[in-house]
Amino acid sequence: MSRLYTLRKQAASADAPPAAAPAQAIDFRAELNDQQYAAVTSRPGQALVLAGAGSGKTRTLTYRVAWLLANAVSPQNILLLTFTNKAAREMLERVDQLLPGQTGGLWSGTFHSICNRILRNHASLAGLNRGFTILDAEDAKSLMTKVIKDSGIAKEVENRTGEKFPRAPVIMGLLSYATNTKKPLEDVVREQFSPDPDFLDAVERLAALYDRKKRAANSLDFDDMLTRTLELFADHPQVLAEYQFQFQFILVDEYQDTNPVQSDLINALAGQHGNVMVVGDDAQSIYSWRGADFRNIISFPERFPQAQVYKIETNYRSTPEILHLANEAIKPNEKQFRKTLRADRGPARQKPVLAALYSPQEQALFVAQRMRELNEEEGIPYTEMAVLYRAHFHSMDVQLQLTQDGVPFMVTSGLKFFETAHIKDFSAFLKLAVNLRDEAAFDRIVRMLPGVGAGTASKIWALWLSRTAALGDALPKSFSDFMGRIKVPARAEKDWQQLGWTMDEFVDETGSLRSPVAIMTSVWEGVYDAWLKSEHENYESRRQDVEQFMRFGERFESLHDMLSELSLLSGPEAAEDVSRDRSNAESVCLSSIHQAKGLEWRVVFVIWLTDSMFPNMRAIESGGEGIEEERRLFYVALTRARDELYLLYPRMWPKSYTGEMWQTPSRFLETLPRESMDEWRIGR
DNA sequence: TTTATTAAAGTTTTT
DNA sequence: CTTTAATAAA
Repeated sequence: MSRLYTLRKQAASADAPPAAAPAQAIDFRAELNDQQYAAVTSRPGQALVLAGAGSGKTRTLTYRVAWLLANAVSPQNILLLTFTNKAAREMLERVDQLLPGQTGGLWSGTFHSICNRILRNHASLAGLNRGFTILDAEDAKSLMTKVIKDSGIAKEVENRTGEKFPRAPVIMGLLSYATNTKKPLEDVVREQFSPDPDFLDAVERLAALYDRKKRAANSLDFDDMLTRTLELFADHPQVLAEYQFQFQFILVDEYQDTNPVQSDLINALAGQHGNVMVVGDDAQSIYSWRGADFRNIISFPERFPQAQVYKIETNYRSTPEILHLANEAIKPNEKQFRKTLRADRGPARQKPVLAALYSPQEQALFVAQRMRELNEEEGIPYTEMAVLYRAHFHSMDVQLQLTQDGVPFMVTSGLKFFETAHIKDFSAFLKLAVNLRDEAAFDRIVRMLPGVGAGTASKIWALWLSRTAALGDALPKSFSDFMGRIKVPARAEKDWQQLGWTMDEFVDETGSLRSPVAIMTSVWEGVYDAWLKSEHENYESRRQDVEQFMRFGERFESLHDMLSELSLLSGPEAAEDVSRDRSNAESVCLSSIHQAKGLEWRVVFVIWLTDSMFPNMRAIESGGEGIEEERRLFYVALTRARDELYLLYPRMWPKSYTGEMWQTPSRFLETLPRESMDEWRIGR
C-alpha cells in the first residue's frame, strides 16, 4: 500500500494549532470494514466511493478526513463539500472526536456557503460590494413579481395570446432549471412550458430585467452564488489558482445530487490532476428537479479514467427484511449501478407491515395509536420514530391526531424559523443597514409604515435611490437627517422619523456599523416591538421568536457574517441551530422524504402510498425518468428504517378535488414481495 | 389611485 | 394554512 505524504505549507503552519495534542493513534484497520478501509486509505488522485444506504458513508468520509490529517495533511488544505450545513457540522464534529483540536482551518460546508466565502473574499473582483445581500427564495420571487408587473410584459403577452401569463415562481423555475442544468433557456422553455416563440421572448426579456435588478440591488440569488463564483474563476485565473493551491484534497458528499454547475466548480477547483474523492449512491439521487444529474456519478469513471472506484455494500442499519424490501423496490429502475446491499444484522422480530386504511383520518389514527403502543409498551422513545411522506400537506391529518393524542412531535417543514414573516421583517432592517441598495429589504420596511402599500413603497424607493446614489457605498452621516429629506405620506411621517432616529443608532462615532447585538437592540426597542404589538394578536409567541433570533445573533461580531449565514441556513437545520433544546425534546419526527435523507430511526411510517400521491401526479404524467426518480425516493424512505417499517395508504380520500374518491394503491407496492411483509387488516 | 378588508381557492420535493 | 383575487373604503 502506498503512503500518502504531503508537505505542510508555510502559510498553513502559522495558524496551525501549536504542536497539536499528541494524537492518540487511530486504529483505522480495526475500526473500519475492508471496503471502508480501502476507500479511506485510497491513494491521492480521483476516487469514486459508491456507498449504499446505511453502509457507513458518513463514517467513511470522516475517517478519510482523519486519515488525511493523520498523514500530515494540513487542515487548511482540505475542502469538504456537503449537501446541507447540518451534514457539514456533523462531519466536522465527528472528525474532531477522532482527532481533537486538529480541524481548525478546514473548509467545510455546502456549495453555496463555500461560494459565499469565496465571493466575500474577492467581492470587488466579482463585481460586488462586500455587503452584498443573498436573496432567499421568497425575496427572489417577490423581486421577479415586481419585474413582471413593472415591465408590463405579462399584460403584453396575455393580450396577444388570450392566455394567463404564468406567475413569478414558474418563471423562476424555468430560469433556475436552465442555469443549473446549463441547458439553453430556449430548450427548457420549449420542453417544460410552451413552444410559443413570443413566450420565450418574454421570458428572456424578464430574465434580463431580473438580472439587472439584482445587480442594481447588490444582491445574489442562490443560483448566482455558484455561477458568479465560476465567472470569478474564469475572469481571474490567479484567484482560481490560489484556491487550487489551497485545496489539495477535495471531498464531496452526496455526489449523486450535484448538478452540472456544481460539477464544474469541483472540476475547476481540483484542476487537472486534483485529488478529489466523491461519495454517493446513484440509487438515492432525488434532486433532478433542481438540476441534479445522477449521470455525474455514473460517468465519473469515464471522465476520470485514472479514478479508483470503491464499493461499500454492507448495510449496518436495517434488518434483512427491510433491506430485502428496499433492494426489491429499486430493482425495476433501468438506470442504475447494479449492486446488492448485504445486511449485517440478524433477522427482525417484526416484519415490515403493509396496511390499507379506510381514510386519511384512519391512517392518522393508526399512526398515533401504534406510536403510543410502541412507546408505552415497548419503551421505544419518541425520538426513535418518524413519519415520512412525499409532500408536506400529507402530514396534516397526522399532525391533528398526534396533537389530540398528546404525542409530542416536530415537523421539519413549513414552519421554517428564518422564513416566518416577523423574522424576515426584523432582519430586513439589518439587511438594509449592510446594503443600502437592498430593494427587497427596503420594500419590507416601508410597507410596515401605516398607509404605505406597494404603490407608495416604490415611490419612496425611487427617492431613496436618488439620495443614496450620491453616497456611493458609504453610510450617511446621519440617517435621520438623510431620511428627513425624503417625503412620505402624512400618515407615515411620524413612524418614518422614528425609524430615522433608530437607524442613527446603527452607527458609532467613527461612522462604522455597531455590533449585531447593538443594532438588533436598537431595532427592537426603537421600532419593531411597537409595531409587532399593534399588528399581531399573537404578539407573545412572535416576541419570543425575535428574542431567540437575537440570541442567534449574539455569537457574531459583524453584521455581514451574521446575515450571510442567515440566508444560507434553512429549514430544520435553522430551527436546530437557533434552539438546541427544541430538537432535543423527546418527540416524534414528521418529515418529507427529501429532508429525511441521511437520517435514520428505529421505527418509520411511510404514509399516503397511493398512485397520484406517491408517485405523484406529475411524475406519472411525465412517465419514464420521472417515475424512476420517485422510485429512488421510495427507496430512500424504506432505507431510513432500522427495526420496524410501516407502509400505509388510505383507500379513499373524501376531500379529493378531482372527485375521485377511491384511491389506487401505489404502483411501488406491487413490486414488493408479499412474503417479506405482514399484511395487517384493520378493524374498526 | 392606493390601501385595507374579506372571501375563495389550491397546494412537491429545497440550497 | 397560505396566497391571491375581488371588493369596499379612504
